[in-house]
Amino acid sequence: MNEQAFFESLSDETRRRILVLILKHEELCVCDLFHALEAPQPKVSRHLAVLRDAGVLAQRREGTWVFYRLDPQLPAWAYRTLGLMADGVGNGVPYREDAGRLANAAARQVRCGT
Amino acid sequence: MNEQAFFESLSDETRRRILVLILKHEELCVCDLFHALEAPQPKVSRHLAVLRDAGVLAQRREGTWVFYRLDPQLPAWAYRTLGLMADGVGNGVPYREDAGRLANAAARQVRCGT
DNA sequence: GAACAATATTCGTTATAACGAATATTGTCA
DNA sequence: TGACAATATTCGTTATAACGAATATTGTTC
Repeated sequence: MNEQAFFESLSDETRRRILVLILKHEELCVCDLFHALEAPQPKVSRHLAVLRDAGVLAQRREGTWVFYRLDPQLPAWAYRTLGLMADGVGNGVPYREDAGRLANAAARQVRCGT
Repeated sequence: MNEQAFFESLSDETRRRILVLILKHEELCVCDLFHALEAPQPKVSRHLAVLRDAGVLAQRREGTWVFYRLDPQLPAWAYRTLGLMADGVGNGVPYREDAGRLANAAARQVRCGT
């Protein structure tokens, strides 16, 4: 993880929204994320690539699904920074709504194309 | 302080260098900073303006000098984020050198145009 | 008010980053 | 292999942000 790329990662709201959700849920697939954010899939995919290239997220394939989680090699100070960020912004707009939509989809056992 | 502006503040290395120095020294004037960073004065001044407009720094005039410090209204989570950032990056390049030049100038009781 | 010191701003340019739209890739299963 | 689902990438465009160079502003002192 490179310092510059790490802070650039945090400078975009879409990426912060993704990170807040992943911090709460350990691991999420692309479709979880773009439904929760109500954002176009390519947009989310591009931002996930930025986070991956920055060394913030790691990915894991499972069939056609790709799951993203925090990169386990993330330095402790960076990990704690993400936690503070999530605490600081997570109760505001649009983070709360994102969490709500994600929980809602999970409760309805809905995945991806539904 | 606005969330978006806060994270944008951290996405530029020059601004992180400024913040790391101010976190250690409470309050510094523009000339302390641009000498420590070995950067052009207008460049530092512009970045200070960004940090001020973001609500991260506050300024205080004293004659022709302007001192910058952390904005006392900074939320606790943002303040702690700055601390983590400083801990995380402060021992690397070029932050260490900045601190050295600043300490050196202080030891020689040098101010501004010297 | 003139000269000077410290800081701030403007201007023109250049680099980067985000976007929507379209398309490509990868994997599964019949 | 063909159809389909999930994800990724490319392309062209637009907006923003950083820069150096030059200049303006503000405050002090004589």
